Amino acid sequence: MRADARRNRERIVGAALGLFAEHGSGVSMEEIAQAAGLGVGTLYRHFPDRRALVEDLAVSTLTALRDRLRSTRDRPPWDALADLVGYCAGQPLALVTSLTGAAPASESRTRLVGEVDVLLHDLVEQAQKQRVLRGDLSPEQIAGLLNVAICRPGARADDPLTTVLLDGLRTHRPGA
Amino acid sequence: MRADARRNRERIVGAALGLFAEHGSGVSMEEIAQAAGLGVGTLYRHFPDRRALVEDLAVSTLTALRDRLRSTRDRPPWDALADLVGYCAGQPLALVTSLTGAAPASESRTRLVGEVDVLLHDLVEQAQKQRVLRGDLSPEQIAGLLNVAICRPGARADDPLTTVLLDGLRTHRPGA
Amino acid sequence: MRADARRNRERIVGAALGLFAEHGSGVSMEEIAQAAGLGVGTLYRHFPDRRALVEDLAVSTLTALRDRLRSTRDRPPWDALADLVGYCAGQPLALVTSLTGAAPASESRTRLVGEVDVLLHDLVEQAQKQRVLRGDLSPEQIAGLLNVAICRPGARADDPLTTVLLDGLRTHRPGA
Amino acid sequence: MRADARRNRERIVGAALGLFAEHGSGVSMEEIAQAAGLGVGTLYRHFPDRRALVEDLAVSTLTALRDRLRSTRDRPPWDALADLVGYCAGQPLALVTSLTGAAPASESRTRLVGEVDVLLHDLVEQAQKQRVLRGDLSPEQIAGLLNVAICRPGARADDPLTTVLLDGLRTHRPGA
DNA sequence: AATGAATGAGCCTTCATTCAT
DNA sequence: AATGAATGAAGGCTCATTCAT
Repeated sequence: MRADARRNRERIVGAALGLFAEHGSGVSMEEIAQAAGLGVGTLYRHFPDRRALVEDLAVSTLTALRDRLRSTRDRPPWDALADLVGYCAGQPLALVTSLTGAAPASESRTRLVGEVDVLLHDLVEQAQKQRVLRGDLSPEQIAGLLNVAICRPGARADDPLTTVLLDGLRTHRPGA
Repeated sequence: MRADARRNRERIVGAALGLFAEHGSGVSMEEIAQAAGLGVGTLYRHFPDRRALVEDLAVSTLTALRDRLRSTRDRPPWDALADLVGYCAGQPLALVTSLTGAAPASESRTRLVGEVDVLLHDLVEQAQKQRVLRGDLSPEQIAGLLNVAICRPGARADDPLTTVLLDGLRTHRPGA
Repeated sequence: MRADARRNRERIVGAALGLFAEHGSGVSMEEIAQAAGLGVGTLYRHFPDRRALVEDLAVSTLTALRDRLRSTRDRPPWDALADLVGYCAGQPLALVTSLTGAAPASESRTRLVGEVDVLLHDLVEQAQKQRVLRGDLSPEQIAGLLNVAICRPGARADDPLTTVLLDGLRTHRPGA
Repeated sequence: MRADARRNRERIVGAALGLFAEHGSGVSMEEIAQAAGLGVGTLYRHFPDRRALVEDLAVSTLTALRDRLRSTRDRPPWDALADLVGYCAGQPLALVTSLTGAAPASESRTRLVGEVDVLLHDLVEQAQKQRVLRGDLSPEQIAGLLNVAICRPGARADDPLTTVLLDGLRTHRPGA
């Protein structure tokens, strides 16, 4: 039954992602369980409380983001940046931040946020050194800006914001 | 007594704006009333229910936005666009959209949204005709994009997103 | 409406006392509210949560007990002791201790318990000095014993335990 | 396998006794199973539901009490009474009564209660005939009183209540 | 008209019990 | 036969809304 349990856990996560993305953070535990085809009790067996579920979604999302950042570390910085922006826009769980709100982060989440910060910071620094990323914004500002893009609910990969953001971030030669 | 009533109504709206901006959409009616220095009963005398209050905030915000758009109709399109982006980023109530969510809009709101759409559409068309706004995006895409920027909670006028968005929207000459 | 609110509060306390005494500590908030002829919301307006209600019952009971002890301070110690035992057996709320269980006590409750302890201690000491109370038990033991009698649910003033307890506590002359 | 089953059953009963004594009647079936080193399923194989488990504890306790009473039937009544009081105070499961509450008793329990009642009644009658037990209380009152002492949770053999009760029950010669 | 107490539907969570493995 | 995952009824609590004063 280990296999069943794992499938159920995944169904719950999937249902939660979908419902949160579609209807916002107000979705009830009952609705999530129902969407996963399970009873509430099962949901609570997998996640001790609502916060634990949200934390789990946040941690999964941040882990995937960190891994994506790591996987492009050796590519030209602009390519890595473009990949990142596209990747984020494609995430249905851009809303993680909006879900967790001001709640205290778990240790895992805190660590992941730190790792992502470092990776982003390095990426930005390299891109600016190579003059492909505009230099009048601090790494922190750009990171925050990317974060905004990441957290925007309903973002899609083919979103015009992707293009506009990238064009806005790219170094503008004099006269352009 | 009319004056008193008006003052109370304004206090409520102000309190609601402030609390929603600071603590998100989860603020309770009781909290809003208290922040306005009134009892809940008085709040309900002015707004039949929560949706009515939120609608009112939305309508006020949209009205101000429409008026801003109207007021820059005769200026060069790029200036008008820059003004618009800056204005929206400066609005503490960018969150109106997040408050109303998927709820059906009132007649007033529907009308206002339509008016804003037309004004935006015209502005975009003019800017593209003058080649100051990139032309590979449809007016609708740009409107949506602006809407995203408009609705982002916590936006401020000095936000780097403002600059980046504007640079991203501006026409890019060949070689830039 | 202050008067109504007070009456309601009293109704709640009365209903809670009755139900706890009759059906034990498992009674639900809904049942208490219903027995008081009120909705749950009203119960929660008066007591922020279950623990607060139980604490209130405990504090009332302890206050009454302390006042009773104070009121007999100037009477002969054996009379005071007999009054105390009879009083406790007559209390429907002997169950306070069983309700509060191991939960952390409020400041008021802690203070009251301390006051009652001191009063009991003095009473016992005087009674032993006058040789009307058996001396082979420490004041603490006797206090604990009285506490047991106090906390026994369902005790009544005409309970045989009252007589037996008093006779057991009284000094036994040699040969008796 | 019969041996295994018996051991498991005993483990469950032991765990339940310990947990109920230590943490009160609120202990969950899961906790009991875990303390017994078993899964809930196994617990439910031995006891169809919670009430059955509690009933079993009650029946065991009452059986032991009845056997104790039987075993002292031929000793002097006061000795038998003293033994009884001491025995009850030493029982960690004095709480059986608090566990069963007002729930309807099983046939076994009803029968046992009857047997204990008869034994107690006889004992009291003999002791009163011999003038070692105060005669101003009916057998029923004394039985009830003992029951109170029996059912008090947390009682210990060296409890001062034991001494006081016994002294209170003993016949008081004139002048004592 | 203003107030805030009362109401109750609905959410989160627990736990006795059932059932698939 | 043992296990522990799944279930769902029930309890504590919140908050939008109504209503008596």
